[in-house]
Amino acid sequence: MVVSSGSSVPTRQRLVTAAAELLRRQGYAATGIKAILTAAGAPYGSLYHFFPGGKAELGRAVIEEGGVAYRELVEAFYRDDVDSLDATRELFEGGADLLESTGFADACPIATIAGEIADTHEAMRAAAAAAFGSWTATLADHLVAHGSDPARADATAIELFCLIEGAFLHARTTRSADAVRIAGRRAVAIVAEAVAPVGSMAPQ
Amino acid sequence: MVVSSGSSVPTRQRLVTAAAELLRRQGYAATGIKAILTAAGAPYGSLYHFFPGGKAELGRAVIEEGGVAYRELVEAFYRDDVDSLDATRELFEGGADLLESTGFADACPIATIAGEIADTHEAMRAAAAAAFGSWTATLADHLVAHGSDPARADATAIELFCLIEGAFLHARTTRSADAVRIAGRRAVAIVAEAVAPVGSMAPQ
DNA sequence: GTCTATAAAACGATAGAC
DNA sequence: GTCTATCGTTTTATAGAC
Repeated sequence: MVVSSGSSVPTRQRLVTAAAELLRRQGYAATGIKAILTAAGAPYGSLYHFFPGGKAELGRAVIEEGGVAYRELVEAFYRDDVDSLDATRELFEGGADLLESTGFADACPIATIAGEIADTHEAMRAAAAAAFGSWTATLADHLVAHGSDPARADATAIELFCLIEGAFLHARTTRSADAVRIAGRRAVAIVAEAVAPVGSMAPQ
Repeated sequence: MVVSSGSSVPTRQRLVTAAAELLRRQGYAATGIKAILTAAGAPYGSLYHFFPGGKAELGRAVIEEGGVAYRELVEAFYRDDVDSLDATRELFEGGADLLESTGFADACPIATIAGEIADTHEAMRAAAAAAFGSWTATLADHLVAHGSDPARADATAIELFCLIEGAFLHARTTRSADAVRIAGRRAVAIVAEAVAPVGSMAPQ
């Protein structure tokens, strides 16, 4: 697939966009540079002009850009004027819908890469860890602003991360979004517990 | 690393064991056949004798064997004479300990592979889906035997799957088992809710 | 900044002797 | 069932013209 070749999109951005799409589906090792260049409509030499570090540097840029995009997505769902439970419900339902509408290809932009390179590519691993941390911190900030105890907000954000990432893996593997919807219902209950006035529900 | 070369372990088994260890750490595409053969102490031709389908057939055997091993692990934790809450606590704590003691390398035996090949290798994807299904079915059976409503047991098993797989990804990426322990506490609460007598806790 | 040609190595897979 | 030599392809990366 060609990404905006011939348009006014800068070459560097076309490379990152094309790489992101291929990497999230096939993983890092299985995606060849030539496939990325073809998809981006860029010549071979341009890659090493913008990314002297080669494939690993491009992979890191993909992780960083995906990290920012998903943090902004979390911010868009958990706006200050939106109810935390509604935001949670819509986040998971949106993920389930996206999976189904893309043939179970598009889920988390960096999870597939992160799992693959966690033990072998330190720079990319660190970039993925920073991305994950920005998502959970953004969510935790929202929960605190909506009445959650800070420590509990941190744990709640981690729990929602685990639920949605685990559900994404289950859904892509089984080709069914059921797990995302089940996880979503649980996530709503967890958020309800976190933002409820202290003592209104039994602690675990 | 050489896996039992020279011992009485059959060549086919040495190939699967060596491949499993490499694949769970590096992923499918990043692991070369030569590396597997070296680790197994097996010659090049033996692979195609036992696995005429080549790398993909070996990968599928790794997924199937890992699936059986983890199902047996779930059965070992959730024995009939063990309290469901204790089993859940120990399952997650065991996972956290294993991650820390292996330098955050060993977690789920097939998650890394599954995420990588879900959209590109149908036979391996189906094998991974079957493995996941056997784990959640085993857990759900235990919960029903301990008083859970069957439909709720199915959902609870999926929720625990999502929590632990998401936590494994978070832990391997951040090099901290915190998420596994946070997910574990939540899992205990979820199981407590599932096996509690109906009406004893507020429904979500 | 763009593009091509090519290097050097690694890849999966096969053939065929033993 | 074991082992090696090798095929053909693909890989990442570089050199150098434009």
